[in-house]
Order: sequence, then C-alpha cells, then structure tokens
Amino acid sequence: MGNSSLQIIAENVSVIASPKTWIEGGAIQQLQTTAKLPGMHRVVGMPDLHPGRGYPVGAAFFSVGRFYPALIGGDIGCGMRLLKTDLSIAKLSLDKLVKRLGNIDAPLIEQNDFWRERVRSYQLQESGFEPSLGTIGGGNHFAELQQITEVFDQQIFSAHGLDRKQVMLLVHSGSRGFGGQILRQHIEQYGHHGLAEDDAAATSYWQQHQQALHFALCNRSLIAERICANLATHAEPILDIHHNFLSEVSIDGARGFLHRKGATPADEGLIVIPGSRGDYSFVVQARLGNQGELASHSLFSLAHGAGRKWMRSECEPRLKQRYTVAQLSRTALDSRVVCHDKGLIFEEAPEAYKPIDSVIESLQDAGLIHVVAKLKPLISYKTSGGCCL
DNA sequence: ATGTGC
Repeated sequence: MGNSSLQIIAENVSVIASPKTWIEGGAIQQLQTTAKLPGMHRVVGMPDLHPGRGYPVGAAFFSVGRFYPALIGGDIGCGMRLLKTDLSIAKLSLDKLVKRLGNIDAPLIEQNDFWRERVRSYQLQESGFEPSLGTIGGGNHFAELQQITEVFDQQIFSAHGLDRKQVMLLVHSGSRGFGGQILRQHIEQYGHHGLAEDDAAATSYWQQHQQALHFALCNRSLIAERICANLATHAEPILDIHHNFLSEVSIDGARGFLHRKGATPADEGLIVIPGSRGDYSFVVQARLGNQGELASHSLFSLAHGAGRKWMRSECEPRLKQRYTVAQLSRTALDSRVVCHDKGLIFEEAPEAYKPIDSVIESLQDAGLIHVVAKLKPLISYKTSGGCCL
C-alpha cells in the first residue's frame, strides 16, 4: 500500500488509521496480545479500533488450525441493515414522525396475533430468545431515519436502487441474548483457549454461530418491519451486513479462520459505515482490486462505525455540566434523539465517538474504499423505556 | 452487549 494510513505495529500486526485518527494505546496493546495467540497469523485494527473486554473492537483476526469464539464476542451476528423507505423527504415533520414511531421496545411476539405470525413466518429454530426478536437492545444499538445529503457516485448509487428523495432507515442490532448465551456456554466449557478446527466442539460452535447469524439478521428485518408499520410505510432492503462473525477463508495461500469483531466485510458488496448519532453515515464500496497485498493486509475488512473515544463510565461525568438531557435529545445536525435512559443518552453522546471523517479518510487513504453517498441523521431511536428520564 | 450481578 505504501501510504500514511497503514501503520505496521509488528510483523503480523497492522492498523489502518491516518496519523490524525485517535487510537487508544490500550487498544493497540490488546491487538498485540491477540496476535500472540496460538495459531494467529495476522491481526489488523480498523480506524475505529478501541478497547473491549480483553479483546479489541474494530479489528479482524486471521488464524490457522484453530479459532477463538471469544474474539467474536457475545453479540454474534451484530450488523447493519439499510433500507429505502417509501417516505418522501419533502414535507417531513420530525416531531410527528417521532410520535408515530412510538415505543418499539416491548417483545414483538407479545403485541398481537399479527406480529406473532410475522415472527413465526421467519421459521427460526427455537432458541428461547423469541421475546427479543424485533427489539433493538442497548449499548450502541439503534435504529435511525436518515436523509441522503450527497451523492459521490451516481452510477453505483442508482444501480443499488438508492434515491435521495426518500427517507432511509438504518438498523444496528444483533443476536441479543442468544449469541451471548452461546459464547457464555462455550467459555464455561472450554475457556479462552480457542478450539482446534477438527475438534467436535468446533463443529458445535460453528452450528450455533450460524444460527445466531440468522437470528440477528431476522431480528434486524423484524425491527425494520415494525418501524415501517408504525410509520405507515414500506421499505426495501438495500444491504444487510454482519460485522461480528467467523468465516473460513484462504489468505496468502493459507486456509484458516477470519474473526471479525466490529469489522465490516470488504467482500460482501455495498456497505454502510455510520457515524455517531450527531454525525454523518457513509455508503461505500470496497476497493479490494485484484492485488492480494491490499486485501490480505486489511484482512478483507473495513471499519464498522466511528469507534468509541471515551469509556462509557466517563461520559456522564464529562458532559453533565455542559448539557442537559433535553439538549442531548437534539444534535448539531438538528436530528432528534429518542433515548429515555439517562445513562445511555450520555454514554452514546457524539462527543464519546471519533469524528467519522477521520475513519472514512483513513480507509480512503489506504485505498480500501470508494465513497458512494453521505447520509445525515433525522431521528435516532434508542429506547423509550429505561429509567430516570 | 446482556430477558444484565452481589
């Protein structure tokens, strides 16, 4: 690549980030630790890299002979679904839309027969987590209505059925408690040592992982259906991409396992990289070309968002003097925030995240993406419940 | 992240 956005940390450790992109030292430390795991061939941090529970978030890990469920984390199948709604941008009233959206936190299967039937129509295997289907969850998960403000490549834009006159819907959620249970049960039995590929337990994890990926995708689809029903509209899915998952691939002639944790695949078509609730999102196309070096150095992966800059626990102390909760319910881009949970509205403040420009520029400088369109938030929905608000 | 932990 030979550019300033590729940082070589060690022989098999690299980070894709421009010099001006903030990367916390602790995250690099975690990246180097994972690089030393048995069988690990290469690890790469994306520009949204930040520290996680033991292992970093915003990274991809390639191992041979064994794989590590803990590197995927508990939210197996977490991802982004982008849809084009039938709502017209013209004459939009955000306050009316917020009212019509209402509360979408309760289990869908507890709503009525219509929704029970909609959930059943997905024919998911029984998991015990059926009440979570159609619900967004907490943390960084959200559903957001967006407006396309700029188009950089009209041809790709139109070819994917995008239209700047229509409101977009972005859903970020995953497998809820289901993936968490799969990881917890795995760790209880096998610890953090990973699994040899020919171990029977590897097959078992693999099957459960596939089930969680499907659960997560169906969950995003149900969330979108539910939002559309409340807004009396219909939406056409443009893309749905996981960023927490395991896959079997060949890289530099070695067949092995690619772990993605907060890393969007660069080989599954058009993707969306969202900024914080107070920042833009970008629809981009990966540019892997046919040179193996670019693809293998990035492990066929891209950033999955802006990446946290502040730990959750330091957000409220740092911001409560500066903003009231009412102020946090609007953003600098004049979007509305639905988050009736005081802790969460601080934890997810735009200030807690890196500027999305630095993430997009890093990927562009590295030659990894082609930017197609820019979207601004209209309404960011987190939760209507929670406490203390 | 979490039908969330003592």
